[in-house]
Amino acid sequence: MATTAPPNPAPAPKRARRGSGAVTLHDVARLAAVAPITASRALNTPEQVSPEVRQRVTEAVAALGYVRNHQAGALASARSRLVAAVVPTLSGPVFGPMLQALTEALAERGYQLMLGQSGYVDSREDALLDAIIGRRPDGIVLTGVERSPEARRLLLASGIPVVETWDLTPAPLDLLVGFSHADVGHAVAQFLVQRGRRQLAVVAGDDERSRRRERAFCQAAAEAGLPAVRVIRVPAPTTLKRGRQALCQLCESGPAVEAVFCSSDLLALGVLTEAQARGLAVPAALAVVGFGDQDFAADLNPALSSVRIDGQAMGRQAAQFVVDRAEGRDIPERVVDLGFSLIERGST
Amino acid sequence: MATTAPPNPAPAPKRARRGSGAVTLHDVARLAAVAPITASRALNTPEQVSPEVRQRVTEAVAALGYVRNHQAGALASARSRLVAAVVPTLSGPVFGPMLQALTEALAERGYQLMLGQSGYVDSREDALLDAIIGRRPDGIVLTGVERSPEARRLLLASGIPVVETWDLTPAPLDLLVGFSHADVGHAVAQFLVQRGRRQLAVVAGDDERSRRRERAFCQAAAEAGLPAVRVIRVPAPTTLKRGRQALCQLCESGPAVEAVFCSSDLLALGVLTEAQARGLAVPAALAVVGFGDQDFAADLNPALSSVRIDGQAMGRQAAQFVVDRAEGRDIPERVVDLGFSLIERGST
DNA sequence: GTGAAAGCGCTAACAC
DNA sequence: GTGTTAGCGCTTTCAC
Repeated sequence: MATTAPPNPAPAPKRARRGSGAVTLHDVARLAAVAPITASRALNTPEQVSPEVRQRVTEAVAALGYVRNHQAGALASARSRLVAAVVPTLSGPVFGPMLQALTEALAERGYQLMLGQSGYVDSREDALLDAIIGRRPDGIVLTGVERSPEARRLLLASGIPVVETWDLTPAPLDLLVGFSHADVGHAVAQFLVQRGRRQLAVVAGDDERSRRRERAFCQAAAEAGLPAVRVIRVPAPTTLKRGRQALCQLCESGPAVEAVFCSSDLLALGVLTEAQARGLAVPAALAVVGFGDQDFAADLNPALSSVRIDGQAMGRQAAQFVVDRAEGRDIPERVVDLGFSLIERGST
Repeated sequence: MATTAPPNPAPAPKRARRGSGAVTLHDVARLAAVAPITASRALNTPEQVSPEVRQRVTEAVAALGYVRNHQAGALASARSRLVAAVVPTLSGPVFGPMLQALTEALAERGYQLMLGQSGYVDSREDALLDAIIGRRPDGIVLTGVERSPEARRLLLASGIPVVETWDLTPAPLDLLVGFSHADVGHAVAQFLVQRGRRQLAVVAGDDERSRRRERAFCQAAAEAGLPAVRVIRVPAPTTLKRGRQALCQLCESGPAVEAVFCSSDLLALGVLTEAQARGLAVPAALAVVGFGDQDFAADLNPALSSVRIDGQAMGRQAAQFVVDRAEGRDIPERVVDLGFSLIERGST
């Protein structure tokens, strides 16, 4: 067979092959002796395929060690089964529970999370959104409701379902799950007033949502006829140290402060720590309320009163929204107010 | 020209179109009056294209509001610019700083993070890995070095660069950045011995890495001729409450404990809190050492001694590894030991 | 520096 | 239930 040049050589490929050399669905189909599309159906919609074929395909997959290529599937079907989430930051405890629940709820339904961090700067969010939309996720989960005009334009033009979280607004981009920060501020102020505290203070992060809680808190205090609330703004991230420093500042000026509302439990722990270091009795002389109800709040000594936000429920609801949209289900209620609860403990 | 039926009508499409209707690179190319491949080059490798063409393409992109489709690009080029990371859990403070730095370092280089949570169960990791590999990321960042045989097989067969983190091993799958948990346990024990403590205890999470620190700690204590270390294992996640409970248990049995090494700062804060509640003087009667050096450790009262791990450096190094591999650069050192530092503060 | 052709690996649409 | 065909939107290869 090697004496002369073969008369009909296999036509030489005109160009080099490109493939990664990996096992493809075509290989599986060939081994199972079916058409590629049938192999595809056997994997994606097994009920559309006869049991024998299903079996043969399953065996071929195992024999070849085939792992599906979702990228190719996504391109062909225009469904990536990827969902993007954007949070300000991952260091810090705030968004962990939401992301955890979101990731899990998505994974259960066959979706994967893509994560981005916007920092607390608009321009970063815009660039990130561009990178994200370029990947054609089936949904985008965003933190907060404040967007640059450019971001709104990009999101709307993309046609991708968007879920805003951690806040409420009368004009959501699309879907929304959150709670009212103004109501939180109001509720905490009223609570402290009812407990007879008059010299109130706020230690707040400098992000928009903290400021909304702070403003509502001050307003409610004013409506109750209290002296002006003293406000200390601390830069992100809010830490124990900033809490200690804030209480120092409060102690050095004006009449003795009787209650502090902190925009995170870590800040509150700082206030508690500094109070202890100064021999200031909590709650007798000073009441402290945190925000977030981190798992450590309940077991501090004294236990910390805090505003509980159900981050996990927020994550699950966001996942539900996105998946419902991606799978074409009707969504009657596009806004979910998760509310909050003020948990009273030893620190008040 | 419009008097009769055109002799050569555009051939009617034989089937319905599928496209999403979105603007594609072809549209951009047409508007810029160049071939699609030229438009592609103008966006990806602008230096390969004349300034005029670059300009026309840029204008066309802006005019049409074009957003590139990375999925299609990934399929054609076999480079997704997606990197997967798998952590046990997102709730809890441990992996935040690493993920934050990883995400940022990747974003700077044009890569996007895909996130998965394995829980602390092997089978979940296997399923997750399958979902991840199906998305063809350019790299996979994993937590720890213990994998099921199935996971190893999948990863190796995929040919995707893998970075293991948060640990060391003589037999990494591929790339590795971490530190020695045994060395940590050893160092903390020695430190306490030198401070004259003899009745030692460990409060450890029940994950593999905590147990390795614990074992080395016990061994070092034994070598120093100390009485047996009392060990309390707590289930994940490690919380303040578990720390309080652990100290209660320790106080109820045996001789008075003189030093506790906790496998997280939150556990240590629990021990500190319970000690305070019981009137146990820290550090006079009881020394406490944490792990992780969360940002609150330094500002507690007393300040908490802890083992500092540079999670951000770990994230940056992992990003560097993955990107170097994805871009075909040579990697001379495939293992990076980041070490740790034992930070002495008021609690010891 | 620019372009034509040929896929990447998969699935929607339409037949049978 | 199964197969044929024709792409999804991009980039590789090769040619000028």
